[in-house]
Amino acid sequence: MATTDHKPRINKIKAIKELVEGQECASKLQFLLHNPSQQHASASVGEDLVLKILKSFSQTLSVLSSSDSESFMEASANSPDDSPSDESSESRKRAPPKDRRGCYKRKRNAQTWTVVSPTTEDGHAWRKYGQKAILNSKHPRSYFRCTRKYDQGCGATKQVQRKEDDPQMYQTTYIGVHTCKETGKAPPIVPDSSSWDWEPINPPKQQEPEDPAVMWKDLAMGFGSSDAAIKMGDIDDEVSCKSLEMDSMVRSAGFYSNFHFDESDEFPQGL
DNA sequence: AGGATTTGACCGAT
DNA sequence: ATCGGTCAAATCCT
Repeated sequence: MATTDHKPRINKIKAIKELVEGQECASKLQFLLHNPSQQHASASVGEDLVLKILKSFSQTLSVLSSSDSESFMEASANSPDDSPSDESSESRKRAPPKDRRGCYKRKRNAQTWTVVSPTTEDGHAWRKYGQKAILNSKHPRSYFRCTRKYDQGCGATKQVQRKEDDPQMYQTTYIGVHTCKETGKAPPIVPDSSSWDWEPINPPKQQEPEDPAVMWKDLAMGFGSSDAAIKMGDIDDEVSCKSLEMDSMVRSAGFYSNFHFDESDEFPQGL
């Protein structure tokens, strides 16, 4: 279980690399937006940049949290997989319950971080597996897992809920890191420019999205600005994270993030 | 037909 | 007992 000493350093380098890439993409995007004449010709380029930026966030978070996530990955790798008593149901009523005691575990110590954004899109492929009404919340919470959970044992999940005070915004809590590889099938769910939309889980049909250019610009500026802020801790307890509180917000057109990690991993202070 | 979503039940934590 | 997270059958969608 002991992790090597140099691993945090390697992760730090990787994280910085990811952030630099994201920053470069943001700069390109900004340039694109400052040159409207090129903008129409390169709409897909802009989308691509946005995707890259989002992925940069995701990858960075994965890298930063990977060094103390082995146990989590192991836990998620051996899925419950109860033996399927495959009987075609004879009625619409729920079949007699199987004994599901101990059939799943909660990821109490998984890394979590929260992102608030007008879109739930993040470049990963997710599969919805549940929705719950939450006490004192007007909006239900939706539960997603990585589509490669069984494919590659990826244990990443996320929870999406509309913001109470701003229903246009979605608060997405990511739990666990992606251990899957994105290569090959099931590409990210970002559509081409003709069908780009910023819509949520249950999108109202044909709602006109905001001008993507404005949002890209905001995103680019938010990413590029040095006061981008990340807050880390653990969602499960009130233990404030000892490692780091980069308590600035990526605040641009409502984009901001609130990242939660637990204190078990050393976080580079110099980022 | 096969994959994705919906939704009520089950289960662990508090 | 209650709440929130997950499971899995039923249903929907492509």
